[in-house]
Amino acid sequence: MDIFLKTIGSINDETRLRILNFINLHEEVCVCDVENAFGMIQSRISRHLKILKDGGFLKVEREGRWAFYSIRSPLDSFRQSILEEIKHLKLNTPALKKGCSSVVRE
Amino acid sequence: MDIFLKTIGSINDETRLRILNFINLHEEVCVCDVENAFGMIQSRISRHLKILKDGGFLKVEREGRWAFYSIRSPLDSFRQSILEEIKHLKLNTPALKKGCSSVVRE
DNA sequence: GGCTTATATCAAGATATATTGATGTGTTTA
DNA sequence: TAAACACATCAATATATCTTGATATAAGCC
Repeated sequence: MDIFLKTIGSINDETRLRILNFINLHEEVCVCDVENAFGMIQSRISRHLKILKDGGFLKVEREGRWAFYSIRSPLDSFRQSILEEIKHLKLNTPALKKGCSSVVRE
Repeated sequence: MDIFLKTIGSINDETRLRILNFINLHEEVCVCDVENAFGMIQSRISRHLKILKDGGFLKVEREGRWAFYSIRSPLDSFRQSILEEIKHLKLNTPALKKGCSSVVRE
């Protein structure tokens, strides 16, 4: 039940919905990608990413100085249905523009 | 999006999860049924029921001095999947005991 | 080693949400 | 008509969450 509430709580915020949708559309991004795309300060983005990770939606892979966030896979059907629902919302999702020196990985 | 957040916000509370599951199991209940079953004061129950209604999970039918709450029907597939998920949580859901003078309706 | 970059976390203040007790509205019963 | 009942809403307080700016850590560059 605590896990359920943590999952629900993690998507109970407009900024996190936008970030989650952004990552869902762009496969894999580092923190500064989100920072640049959304124009929000780093601590705010970092915190939201952590909440989405703890909510079971995201995974992180560290590489050098970067932390690459992506949709956790495999994703259970409940969280998948949430992602689908979010995809259909008219969210203001910014474009990806690489501002940091990280490179798109394979 | 506001509707989505209202829906998510409505289930982002342990008390409301328990109430929602309770109503899902008992078809139709009045406010004092919930009050009696959960041992919580009336204003608290009434407020949570309103939030669940505004979240799109419940409907109300007024009859005399009672307000009968039940799962809204038909329910869209997203909210259905949420109800299913909630059903499988180990929620402490109390038994129904009629304390008020309302009668079980057909 | 010292500087820059990328990220995480903390403390403080702002904002939102939950709980309680009191009050208001409408309905039934005596 | 007055009292009791069922329910909704409000004001005050308590609690949780979000945002910001500051600081911490760790990796790469000069």
